[in-house]
Amino acid sequence: MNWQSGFNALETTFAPTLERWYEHHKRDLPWRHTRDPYCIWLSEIILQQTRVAQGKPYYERFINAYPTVADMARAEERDLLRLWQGLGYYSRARNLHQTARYVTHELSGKFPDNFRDLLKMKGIGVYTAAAIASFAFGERVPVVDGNVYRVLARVFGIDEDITTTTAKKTFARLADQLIQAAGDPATFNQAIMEFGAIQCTPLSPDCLLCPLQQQCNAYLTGRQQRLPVKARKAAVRERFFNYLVFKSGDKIALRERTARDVWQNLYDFCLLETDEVQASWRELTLPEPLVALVAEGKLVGSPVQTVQLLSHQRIRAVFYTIELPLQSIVPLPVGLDWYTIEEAGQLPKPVLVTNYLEKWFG
DNA sequence: AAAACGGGGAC
DNA sequence: GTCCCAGTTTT
Repeated sequence: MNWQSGFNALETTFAPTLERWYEHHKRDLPWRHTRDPYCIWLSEIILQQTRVAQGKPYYERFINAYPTVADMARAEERDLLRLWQGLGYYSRARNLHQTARYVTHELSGKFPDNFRDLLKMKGIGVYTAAAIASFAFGERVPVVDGNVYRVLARVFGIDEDITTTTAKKTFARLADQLIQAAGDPATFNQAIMEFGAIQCTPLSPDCLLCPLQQQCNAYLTGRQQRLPVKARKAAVRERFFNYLVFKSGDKIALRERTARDVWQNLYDFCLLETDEVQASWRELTLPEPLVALVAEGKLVGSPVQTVQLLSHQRIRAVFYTIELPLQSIVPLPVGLDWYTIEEAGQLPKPVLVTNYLEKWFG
């Protein structure tokens, strides 16, 4: 099928067909009741690489805490991270905060109203700029997200590897061509994504009830499972985290993660990372600042082991709880500070740490 | 161009 | 286990 050469019937019927499908199948979602760019922006950042079902409660939470961009600009980054806790990709929350302050203080509280200027904001890439530009301002610019890749690859039978730059250009060009035949660009963009999420799903698309069945290249050639083509990801990195959980009275020692690493600006315990699993805490080689501290404490209970799987690394963590005398004369090493359990609850933490605290200190 | 960046849900 | 989710930034 040569979809690249000029206009054909499918290219003109595609958008209207999806828009019609959308009117009957669209879900009732909170961010679909507004054209306020702040609400649209917030919803789009939350939904990056995140399922609607997972993101929706976070959207409600954020809108409730920060009804306007000025409210968000007034908040501390730490509080945004705390609200974001559990959603992952925490740079989204940090960029959210940065952009809220920029819009409030440099742009008089008004979001950029077009694709090109939206693209300049931190955390807003090509997809999100197109989403906000079309949903909030009606600009005729196509969104190309995971749903769109899947729908277009199948309907138009495109077998390019969607992780490559050339393929991204191919899909963007096609989407741009298709949105020209749409009635309302915002509705078309919503429709194609909703269609991908509900009808043209990754594993078992509902081809029997599909309005594009007889036009769909993948259906007609039996390639629904083969499209889109996507290169396999590299194997995940194995990491071994040995956490020393210092405890004294009703306080525990935490530190903020500041390195260019996973969970930046979140809080965890004193961490000794090793390049293989350690049989016991005796095998850990303690850095100088910790020697005296550990010598003064005693290990309580048995080590707690857990595994946290991220998209790009598998973290095997062991927690050693070390009880220190109430009036320890040895100061905590730089970075570590004492927090009550209540204070710790208010700090943003990786799920790994939150789970541990809930189970053993909750 | 490739890697880094979370966590959860569906199969 | 595998795949993928309304992607962006850094290397």
